[in-house]
Order: sequence, then structure tokens, then C-alpha cells
Amino acid sequence: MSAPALQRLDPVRSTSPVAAPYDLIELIFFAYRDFVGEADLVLATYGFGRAHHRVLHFVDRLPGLTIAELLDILRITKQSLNRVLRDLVDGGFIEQRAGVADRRRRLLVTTRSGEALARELARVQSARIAQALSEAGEDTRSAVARFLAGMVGESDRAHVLELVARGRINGPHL
Amino acid sequence: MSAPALQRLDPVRSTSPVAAPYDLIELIFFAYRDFVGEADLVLATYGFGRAHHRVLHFVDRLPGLTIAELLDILRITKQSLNRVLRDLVDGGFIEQRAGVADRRRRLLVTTRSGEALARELARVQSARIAQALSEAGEDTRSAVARFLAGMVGESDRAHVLELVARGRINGPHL
DNA sequence: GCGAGTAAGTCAGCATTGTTGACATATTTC
DNA sequence: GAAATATGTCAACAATGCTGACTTACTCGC
Repeated sequence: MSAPALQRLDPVRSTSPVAAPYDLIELIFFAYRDFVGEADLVLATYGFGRAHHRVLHFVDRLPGLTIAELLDILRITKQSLNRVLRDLVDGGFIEQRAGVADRRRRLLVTTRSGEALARELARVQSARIAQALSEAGEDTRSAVARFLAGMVGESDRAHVLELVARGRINGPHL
Repeated sequence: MSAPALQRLDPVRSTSPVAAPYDLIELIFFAYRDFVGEADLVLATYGFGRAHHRVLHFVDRLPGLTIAELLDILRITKQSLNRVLRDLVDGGFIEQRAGVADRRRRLLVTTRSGEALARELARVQSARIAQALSEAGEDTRSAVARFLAGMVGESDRAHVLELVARGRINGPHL
């Protein structure tokens, strides 16, 4: 009598096909909704949107990034990118420099105010992450990082991990 | 000599202000990009987008959901919701029934084909989650769930956890 | 039963951010 | 010098958010 009861309490071990992890699917939605929503409020005071945030973030983290690399990270078209990049350049948040070895390339870097905005946005997102980690227990950090890395498409995973590591060795800005 | 070396290896314990967890910020972006991107491919074959997915998902998980509850979950306007809901109703994926106690309410339920589509989408997302969990180690599941719950805004957290639990007691569909 | 409040639907217009297609410019490479 | 490459740009369109204004149907309190 205890075996069937246990099985009922643990759907993951029920007969195939396996039950979907609906709790995680939904928590990812709610977590992401609030994670980006908070940054949106800051961005709105500058007249920017999420698209601007993504560009500013990666340029800040990977100074000297080229257009082609950025397109590869964001997976959008150059027309979409150019629209928001123009806003950031016109607003004095990002500067473009001609490439050294190849002058066709535009190396993107943040200006002083671009760096300040990028850090302000990182700060509010960091605070939320730090709070979530402290609630979940500090030992969950590496588990969460491994899980998130595993969610990235296999064909792109090595590239993503390389980018994340590249940004990190530039060191913390704060 | 070992103390400063350790400190350099653990920026979280460095002097305030604390270093931002850039790796997690970026992994959240890449993980979410690929998580929803895969479902988008399936949705496109039906002529639907992400907005349709969200509606279909929650109606499938919480049968009898009202418009007001759905608006509260998705945090969009009724005009935006109505646009995609109409597509789903016209396509025969969702049905509306008059409320029992209050006939002004529309109780939303999935049709047979709506349920099938919702499950197909849940299946591809489940596969990615299962793979990420197995790579990260199965013991990471609860840590990830706690972290994600902690990322939800505090004012909405109890509500979100209640919704996730409510969906769960309906039992796995597969 | 009547008036106020509530749940939902709708019309019109607009902003952001994605798309495709076509073409231009500057630079490098062979 | 020709072909390939990196980037920019114009135009049009689609998906999905938004605001504001108004309607319909129903419930509730008196």
C-alpha cells in the first residue's frame, strides 16, 4: 500500500511519458517578467527600452565589440540593431571607433555616461539576484549557473560560456 | 599571503560595493532566449506567437480561468489580451463559458486541440529543462525552483506560488 | 425594480522591436 | 582591379505592448 502512494506523490517517477515540470516552466516566466520589468522602469526614464539595454550591457561588458559579434549575441537583424544603436550613439552612451587591423569594423565602447547607465541597470538586477540567492541559500549559486548554462542551445553553449568568461576577466566595474 | 588570494577569487566577499553577478545576468538572457525560441518555432507553424503561448499555457494549466485573473498573471491590458485570445478562440483552441455564480465572467478552457498544442509546447520546453537539470545534477532542481521563486517580486510572490501550486494539483497531463 | 458598480468587449491610434528585401559605401583580399 | 566583406540605410510590414473612449451585459444594494 505504501508503494502506490509514493508513486502518486512523485510524478517524475511515474510511467513514461514523464510529467512536465510545470512549476519550473511557470517560475521561469514569472522570474523573467519581474527581472526585466524592474530594469524597464529605469530605462523608461531615459527614453530607452529593453533592446537598448541589451546592446548597452554587452558593449559595456565586452568593450571593442563589433557589429557582427553583437548581431551574433542578440540574434536580431542589423536593421533592428542599428535602430537602437543609433539612439545610444546619438544620446552619447556609446562610441564607435574604426577597427585597427580592419578599418571596416566598428569597435563599440561605452562612454562615461554609458558605463554609468550600464552599471545602474546591473545594480538593480544584481540586487534582485543577490536576494534570490540569499533566500535560496548561497550554495545554490553554482547550481543555478550550471542549470542556466544547460538551458542554452547545445550548438551555442561553448560560445556563450566563452563570452561570459571573457566579460568576467575584464573584472567587476564597481 | 593566502588570504588576499582567496579574496581575489571570491569577489562576492570583496569590499562594498559588491561585484555584480554578470555571469548570471548574462546566462539568464541566453537561457531565456533559447528557452522561448524553441517554442516559437512550433508556434510559427500554427501562425501564433509568444503571446498566444502564454495565454494557452495558463488556460490549460488553470481551466476555468477568468479574463481578470489572466490579466493579472500576464500583466498586460485587456486590449492586448483580447487580440490574441480572439485568435485562439477563432482557431478552436480555447472555449469560453459563462460563469456559474456570476454570468458576467467568461471561464476559459482549452478545447481538445488546444490541450494538444499546449502539451506539445510543454513537451519541448520540458525536454530542455530536463536536459539542463540532468547536466547540472538532479539535486539542483529544488535549488533552481527556490532561486526562481526568489526572483519574483515580493509583493506578487505568494500569489505566484499559489498559482503554480494550483496548476500542479490538477495533475500532469501526460 | 432601479441605479451603481463590475466583467468583459471593442474601436482607434500609437510605440517598440522584431522581420524581409533591396541597395549603397568603404575597405580588404586575391 | 574585381570580388568579397563589414556596415549603413530606406521602405514596408508584423507582433505585441500601450492609452483613451465607449458599449454591453450582468450583479448587487437599496
